[in-house]
Amino acid sequence: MNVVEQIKEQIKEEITAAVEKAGLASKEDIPEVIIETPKDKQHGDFATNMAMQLAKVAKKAPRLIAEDISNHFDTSRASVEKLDIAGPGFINFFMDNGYLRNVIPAVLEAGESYGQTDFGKNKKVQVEYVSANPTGNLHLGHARGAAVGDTLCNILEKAGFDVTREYYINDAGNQIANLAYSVEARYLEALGKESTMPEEGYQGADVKAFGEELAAEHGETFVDMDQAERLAFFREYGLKREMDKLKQDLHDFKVDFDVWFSETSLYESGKIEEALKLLQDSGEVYEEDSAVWFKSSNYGDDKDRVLVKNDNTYTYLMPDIAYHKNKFERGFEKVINIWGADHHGYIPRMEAAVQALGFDKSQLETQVIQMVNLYEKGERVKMSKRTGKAVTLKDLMEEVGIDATRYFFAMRSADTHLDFDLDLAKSESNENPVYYVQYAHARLCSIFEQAKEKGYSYDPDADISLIETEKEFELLKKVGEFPEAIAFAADKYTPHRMTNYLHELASAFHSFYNAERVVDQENQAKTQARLVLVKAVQTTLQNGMRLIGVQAPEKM
RNA sequence: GUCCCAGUAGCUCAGCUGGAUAGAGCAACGGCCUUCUAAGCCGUAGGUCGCAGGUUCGAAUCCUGCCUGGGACACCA
Repeated sequence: MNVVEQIKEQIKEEITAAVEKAGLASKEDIPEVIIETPKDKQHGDFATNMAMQLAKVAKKAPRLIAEDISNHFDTSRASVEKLDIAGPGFINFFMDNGYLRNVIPAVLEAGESYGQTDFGKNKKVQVEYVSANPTGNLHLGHARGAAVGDTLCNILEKAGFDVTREYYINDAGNQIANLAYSVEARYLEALGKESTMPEEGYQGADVKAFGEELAAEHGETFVDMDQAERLAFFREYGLKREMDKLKQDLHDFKVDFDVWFSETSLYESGKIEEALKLLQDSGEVYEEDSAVWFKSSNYGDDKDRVLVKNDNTYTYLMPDIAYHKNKFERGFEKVINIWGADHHGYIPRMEAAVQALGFDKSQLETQVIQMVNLYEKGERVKMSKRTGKAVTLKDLMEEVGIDATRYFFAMRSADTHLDFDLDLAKSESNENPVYYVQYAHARLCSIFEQAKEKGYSYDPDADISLIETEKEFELLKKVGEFPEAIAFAADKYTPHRMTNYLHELASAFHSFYNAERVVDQENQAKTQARLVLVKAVQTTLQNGMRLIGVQAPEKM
C-alpha cells in the first residue's frame, strides 16, 4: 500500500475507534468511512463527513456528533496535528505532513513501476477497440478510439489487470466485396479500360493507388481472367494492403494489438455454426419469413434480430455473437468493447446475446466513443469516409503530432461529443494543453543538468528531513496520489482522469519551481534533498505520460 | 415514435460514492525574468450549473417531466 493510502487508512481506523469510544454507534452500524481531500486548503488536508452520515443512526445533530468524535479522536496517531469541525459537521484533519517524505523512497525504489498496484488482482480483461473496417484510411473517430482504448489498456495494466488488446477485423462482409469491386474498377481504369465503380464503392485515393500499382505490376494479366477468380484475388490483395497500412498507422500512433482477430476465421473454424447451434438448442431462436431470428427482446432489446437472412447468409450480428462466445471461452472475466457512436443501438442486442449464451451481463462492458466534429478556422469541416474526404489519422500525426493528438483525445471524457479544433491542436504555444505537462518535464531535466554543471551528483540517500516547505509537501502529496489516481481511472474506465491528474501534478511542480530553488550553491544539503524530491516527481511524470502515450522531452 | 450523448464562466471542458464559498485551460486585466527554461508563476474579474418539480440535514451530481442541440434506430457492416 502506498504512503498516502496508508495514512488515510490510519485516519479511518482512528475515526471508527473514536465513534465507538464516544458510544455513537455500534461497530456494525458505522457506515463506511469516507476520507476526502477538501478543495479548499482552509479545510485541512483531509476531511470526513462521518458526522453527517451518523446523524440518522445516532439521532443527534451532525455538529454535536462531530464534537463527540473529535473529543475521542486520538491525534497522537495517524500524523494528525489537529482537527476542526466546520460547516454542517465536517471534521477537517490538519496533518503533520512529515509523513509525506516517505513518498520519496517509495517512488525511487519503484522507479518505472511506480504507480503499479494489484488493484486489478490480475483479472483477465480483454479490450476490443478501433476495429475499423479495412476499407480505407483511419479517420478522426478511429484516432479517438485508438487513443482512448490504448490509454485505457495502459491504465488497466498499471492497475494490475491482465490485459489483452484486440482488433476485430471485419473481413467477411459486403464491404469487403465492395472493396474488391472498387479495386477492380480502379485497376481497369488505370489500364484505360471501361470500368464501373459500384455505388457503394470506396473512392479513396488509397484504392485508386492499388489499382494503379496492380496495373503497373501485372499489366493486363487480370483482364481476361474469370471474374470470380479475379475478384477473389483483388479481395485478398485489397484486404492485405488495407490491413498493412492500418497496422502501420496505428503502430506509428503507438497503438499495438496483441490479437488481430479475423471475422473470416470464425466462418472457417465452424465457430459460427457452433454458436448458432447453441442458441438453437437452448431455444433462443426461431424461424420466420425464411429467416432465423434471435429472441433478443427476451433480454431487453426492443425487438428480435435476424441471424440468418432468407438468402441463407449471416447478418453481421451472427459472427459477432460467435466472436463474443469465443472471447469468454478464452477465459476473460471482463470483456470491454470500445465502439463508435454509430454502434450504440447495437449494444442491447449484443448484451442480449451474451446472456443468451449463458454469460453474465456484467462481464460485458461497452463504451461508446462519441462523434468528433472537426473545426478549422472556426468552421465545422464536413467529412465523409465513403467519398474519401476525411481527415485521417495520418494527417493528424503529420500536422498535429502524435503527442498533441493523443493527449487531446485522452483528455476528454470519451462518451461525449468532441469538437476537435485543428488550429488549436496544431498551435505550438501555451494554448496547447499537452505542452504544459511536457514543459514540466523539460524543466525537471534542466534542473538535473544545472545541478550536474554546478558539481552536484545525485545522491539517493540525501537527508530528506530537509524537505519542509508547504510547496514541497503539496508536490509530494500529488506524487503520492499517483497509484490511487490510476486505480480510480481503471475502475471507472475513464482514461481522461489520468490527464487531469498529470495536469495537476505538473501544476504542483510549476508552482513549486517558481517558489523554491532546487540548485542552491549556498545550501548543499538542501540541494541534495531537493534533487531527490524532484527525481521522484520526474519519475512519476514520466510514468504518467507513458500511460497516455506522449513523449517526455528533455528539452523544449 | 423509441433510444443514446450533451446543455456549467466569453470559448473549450472537468466536477468522484450527493457535501463546505461550483473548478481548470484559453481569452481579458494587473504583477513577476542580473538566480535551475516566462510554453511558467502569483493575483483580479467573470457562472440564476437549460427550465420546472421531487427525494435529502444537504443536489451541478439522484428521480420525474419539459425545452434546445448532436447522433443512432436494416434480413448493411
